[in-house]
Amino acid sequence: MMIPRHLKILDLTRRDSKVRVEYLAKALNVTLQTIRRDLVFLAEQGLIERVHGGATLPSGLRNIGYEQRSQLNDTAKSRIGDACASEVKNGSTVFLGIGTTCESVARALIHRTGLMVMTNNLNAIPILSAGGKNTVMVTGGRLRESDAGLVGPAAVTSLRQFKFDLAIIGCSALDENGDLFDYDLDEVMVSQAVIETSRKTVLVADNAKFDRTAPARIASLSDVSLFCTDEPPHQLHPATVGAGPNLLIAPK
Amino acid sequence: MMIPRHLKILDLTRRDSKVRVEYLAKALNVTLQTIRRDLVFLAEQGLIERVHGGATLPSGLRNIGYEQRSQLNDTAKSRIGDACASEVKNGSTVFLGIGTTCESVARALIHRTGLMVMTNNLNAIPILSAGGKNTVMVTGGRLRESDAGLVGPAAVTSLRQFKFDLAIIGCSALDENGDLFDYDLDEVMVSQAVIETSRKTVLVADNAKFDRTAPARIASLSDVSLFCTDEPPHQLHPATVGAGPNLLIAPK
DNA sequence: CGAATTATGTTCGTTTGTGTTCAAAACGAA
DNA sequence: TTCGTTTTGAACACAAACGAACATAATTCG
Repeated sequence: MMIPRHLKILDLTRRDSKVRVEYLAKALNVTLQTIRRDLVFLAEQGLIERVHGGATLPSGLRNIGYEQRSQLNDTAKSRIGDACASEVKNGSTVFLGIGTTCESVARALIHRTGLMVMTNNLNAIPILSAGGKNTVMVTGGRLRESDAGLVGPAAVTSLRQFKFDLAIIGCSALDENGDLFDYDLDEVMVSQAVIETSRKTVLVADNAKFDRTAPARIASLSDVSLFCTDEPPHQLHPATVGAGPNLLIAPK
Repeated sequence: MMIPRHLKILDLTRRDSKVRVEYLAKALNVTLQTIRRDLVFLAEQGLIERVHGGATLPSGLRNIGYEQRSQLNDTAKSRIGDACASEVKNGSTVFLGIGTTCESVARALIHRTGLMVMTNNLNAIPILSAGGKNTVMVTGGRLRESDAGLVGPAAVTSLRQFKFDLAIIGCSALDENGDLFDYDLDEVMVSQAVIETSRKTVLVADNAKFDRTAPARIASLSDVSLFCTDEPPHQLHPATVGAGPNLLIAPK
């Protein structure tokens, strides 16, 4: 049975990521044993994870819909989000992919109206629906808990039913030859299908992606129409940049 | 039947966010038992939420993943959830539909393993993924914000790619002839497709549904394999029950 | 008016929430 | 490892809250 104190415990846990039994007992003015019983209950519901001495946030999906402070403070990503959102025309049909950068774009679209946005990013859904003025579509697919993404063949099938005016996708890594990579083949197949079925594709990636590597190749920079990032990509071969897409550096 | 005292209770609750039975009894000069009856009534209308010792304002907008709150108090629904979950065999492929009763079933499945669960109920996703031991699939579809359901033709298309061992669906109303109804044609089409594409269908509905009506017909009780509810459905014509599905009354 | 229905009060056994104690388990440092 | 400390969960106890059943008062309606 959920009681108000449980909600307070959840709030405190979410605020601090980790709480101690003793702290909660004092804060809520009950005994240690009562807090323990509460934590057992909340852990059974999967709302927290029990650790010796207290509790932590559960790993993975459960933060869906929860505005994570980390990303809100990430000025690079929110700048990219704003810049990319300016490419989205009113009334258009847009696809939004997986990753925190795509979620920043979603945040920048909150006050727009008349958009039809399809996404396979469950984290983006509450953001997109916040304004209540856009139609939100969701792809099908297998849930990948690590990032609340929908991937796999079912995702590909469902998005092939559409043709997007604009697709906004991210990637895990970007090498100096202008190739885009991800960790998961299932996600790569989704991204490839999206590129195929969209009139225009925007890649959003902050410069941290320049240093990384990942195993599965999605596509080449030249397959996308616009590359939206926060810093000029010095790491890329100049020739690659020249032959590639238009470049949009998010203003500070 | 709403009476003036109910309005006063609502006012006091809204003023203080939380009220105690004892306080209300004194303030309104009636006995504790009367206040309890009032609170039961108001909670049934969704105007307040019952808590031990009193009542609170209903929790506001349901955040995906944070929704748990409201249903946990509803013992009827969690009993139905437990009973229905006992019908789910290990290793089977299950579909889970829209509605708070279906979410109760999800909650009862948390500790199961090896299931493949597909759902068009976004609220059910964080619950289903809590254990981390099951595969969660999501249908595509248009997001209906009122209940975080995915509906429409895209939802139908994506679930037709599967065949389920067991489908668990709810309904908004159930009339005395044993017909199931919903408010939204888009959702009805999904439910119909689910029934078609499942080896076995379980309808979950608490007895509050017996009194209601809704415009769009989903199917007849005889189209489902099992009807799982909390009280014997006296309102139904006995003949209907006899010809219909097996009945599972959730034990108290 | 009287009968039937509804609302409220009263009683009482049951359930629930919390506190307290204590032995076992987990942890951390030597 | 071993020792000492902290944390834990089970068991028990108690008070508050609950709901069912019945009784009584108020009201509706024929």
